[in-house]
Amino acid sequence: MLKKRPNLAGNEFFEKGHLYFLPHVSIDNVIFGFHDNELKVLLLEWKDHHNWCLPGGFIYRDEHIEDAAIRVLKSRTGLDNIYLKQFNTFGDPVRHLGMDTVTQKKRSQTSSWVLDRFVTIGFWAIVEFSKVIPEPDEFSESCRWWDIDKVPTLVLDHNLILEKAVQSLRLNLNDYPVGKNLLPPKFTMPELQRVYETILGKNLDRRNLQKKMLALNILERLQERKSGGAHKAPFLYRFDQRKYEKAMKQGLKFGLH
Amino acid sequence: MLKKRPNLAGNEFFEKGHLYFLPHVSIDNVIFGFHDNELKVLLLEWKDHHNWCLPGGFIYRDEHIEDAAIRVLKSRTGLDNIYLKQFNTFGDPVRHLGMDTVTQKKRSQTSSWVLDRFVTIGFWAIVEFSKVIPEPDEFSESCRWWDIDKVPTLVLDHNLILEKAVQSLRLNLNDYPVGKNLLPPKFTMPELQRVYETILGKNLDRRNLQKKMLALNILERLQERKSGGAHKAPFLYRFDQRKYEKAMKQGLKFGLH
DNA sequence: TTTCGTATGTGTATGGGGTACACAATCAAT
DNA sequence: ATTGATTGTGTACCCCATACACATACGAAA
Repeated sequence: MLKKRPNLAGNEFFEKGHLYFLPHVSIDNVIFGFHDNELKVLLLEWKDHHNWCLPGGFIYRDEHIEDAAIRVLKSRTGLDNIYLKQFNTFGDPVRHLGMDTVTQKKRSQTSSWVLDRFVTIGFWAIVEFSKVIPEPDEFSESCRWWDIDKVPTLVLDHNLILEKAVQSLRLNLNDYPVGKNLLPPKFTMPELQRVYETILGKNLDRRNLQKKMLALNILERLQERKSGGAHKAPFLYRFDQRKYEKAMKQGLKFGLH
Repeated sequence: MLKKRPNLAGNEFFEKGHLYFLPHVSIDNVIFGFHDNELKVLLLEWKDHHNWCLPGGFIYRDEHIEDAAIRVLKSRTGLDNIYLKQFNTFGDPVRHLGMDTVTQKKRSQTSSWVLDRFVTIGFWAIVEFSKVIPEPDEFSESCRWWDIDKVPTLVLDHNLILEKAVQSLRLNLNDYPVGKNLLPPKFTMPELQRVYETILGKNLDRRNLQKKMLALNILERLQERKSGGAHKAPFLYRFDQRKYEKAMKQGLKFGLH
């Protein structure tokens, strides 16, 4: 009897993968992080040192698609138990026309299952930058963060997927405290403001944002921040887990546009 | 050379369908309508006179998934050019465990591509009830509207899909004038109110809703309504196409909760 | 030590919109 | 003509979103 989830390497993957993975369906994850006052996204570099792509993967034949997305996320970042949201499925039959010439040529010469048409299910995740250990997969040269506004041209339709992920993230801003996932446990109000400003792509009023956040009653203020910045030291805050969970159950609203 | 999109009937569909359709991926449409002051959903009855399901279908190998959804919608309702929204993809590997015993038995005895695991992409549409001519497909006995709150147990995970569709519809209420698609061209304010109340599952204040709708400046009031009801005749309204398009470009907000 | 530049910490005033609410008018049925 | 149920309409209140200014703290440079 066949093993359900073997570790397939190299040619075996191309030749036998379809026996273990669902053909024609894939996962792509848009993994957001925040560092140095910039919103980042985790990208993989192909071994040709030329192409970049979103971290993605395939679905085992007995695996839930959400579990596949979690597995891909964990294998690239080391993290699980993360806020992961399915936001759109991409089904253009000519998605692969975005491929580079070499790959297209290979596609026409071979018959591996991975070169056939794929519908891909897009997920986005928001993770704490400092906890991530970027890990390339077997087919990648490297794995690293990119500033969201400096992302290069990606393979296939991955730039479109990224764009849609940002739109979806924006729509979800008001239902979910993204700062809780994107920032370290202790953070300052200016940092929290920068998170929202980057995601929304606009400037917000310091005083009003702080008023709104404190009114949610899920933050706890700590002592002063140490000598880091070159200016007045801002307070540190952290999410109060109990108040946070209580508020989430009642469905809190951030009311940011 | 193979024809790209032949009309496959009966056994041919089961035996050769995978040559023309993408295996493992399907479409399911949740089609909403409004009639007799009730929100309705269009369902299909299997030939066993026993099971009901959502109208769905498969994706041609060279077809965009959104086009497949439009095709399925048109073949069940006769309508195209309709507001259709992809809302979620369902990928539980044991989705089919919701199948009735007969089908499960058949599944284990045969090897048709349609009995393998499917990931299904869910769309919802809002259509004008009176324009729809419900049309069963080859495998169905009948096709008719059901009150949203009287829907029976459906096959597979279709009750879950329906539930998620309603949730998604609610979230989209504030970005889209659903009344425009669900109601006939001329409608009364109480009817419009009933649309929102049914979708949101709660009562709304007559005066405030009217105030909000008129403030959007996309409605035009006509003369009185004729002797239909047993009470004071309400005014008729219709959407002003020019004002409507102009407002939509600016992204109007309904602000209903 | 002093000065300067820059970012942080804080409160108020205003306006718009959401919400609650009551009474007069109309139509059909009796 | 009366009754019952539904529609048409305006006002008052309150909360929240927004705009806005000055004092304070820290590092850097003189």
